[in-house]
Amino acid sequence: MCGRFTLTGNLIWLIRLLGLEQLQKFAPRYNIAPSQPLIVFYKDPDSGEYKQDFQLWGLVPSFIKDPADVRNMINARAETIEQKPSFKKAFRYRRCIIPASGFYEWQKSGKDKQPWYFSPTENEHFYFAGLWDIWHGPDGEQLDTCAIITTEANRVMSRIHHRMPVIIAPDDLLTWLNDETEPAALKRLLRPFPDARMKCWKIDKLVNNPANDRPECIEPKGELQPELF
DNA sequence: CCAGACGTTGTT
DNA sequence: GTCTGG
DNA sequence: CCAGACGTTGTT
DNA sequence: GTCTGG
Repeated sequence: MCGRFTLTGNLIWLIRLLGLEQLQKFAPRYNIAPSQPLIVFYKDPDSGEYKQDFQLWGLVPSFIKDPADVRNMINARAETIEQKPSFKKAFRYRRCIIPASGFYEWQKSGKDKQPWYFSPTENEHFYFAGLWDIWHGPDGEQLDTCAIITTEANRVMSRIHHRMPVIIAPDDLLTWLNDETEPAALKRLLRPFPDARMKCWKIDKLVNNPANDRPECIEPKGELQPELF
């Protein structure tokens, strides 16, 4: 699963890829949690232009009556994304990219939960595959929300947790965002990220509390790479 | 036909 | 145990 | 995802 | 809105 991540550095590479103007600076984030605003990129269905936006993490489908009924849709399973009413249309028409410097996963053993940090080896950022929607309230309120797609863990990650976020390779980003891409081709992108392109290490439980949004969250504390078998 | 759900994770 | 908030 | 609350009445 | 269950 993916329920917490980081975003630091700058997104100039992605911005250039999408032909966007230089965007405003954002403060580095070391502990982005569900319900918080995320930076997302998508192809605006109206203008056909790529767009950068902020959306709250936790997708609220447009047809929901009361958002309070459906909190916590922070992830969408890749395997069933085309069947679930909450994600079906979004998968077809409202896909997005959510950049991250790295993400956290917790390894359970008995009562203990040990956090690990995962980051890219070859690029500055991961690009999560996401879905978004807009919910309109009866009094004109609007909620722009999104979810991160998950898939089975790759080999390295499977020592820690059996699910992982879908990460789109840089070469596939435009295919993922393009509204002309066939569903079958989109589906093929929803696979585990290659082991060799990510690294990980144990970190302090400081990260557990979302209020601790600081660089210490990603400092190595113990093992680099989990034991494989 | 209408009513009611619409999600993931993990754990048992 | 279960829900809410971040 | 984890942390932290989990309640009411009335008064300030 | 759309699907499932009764």
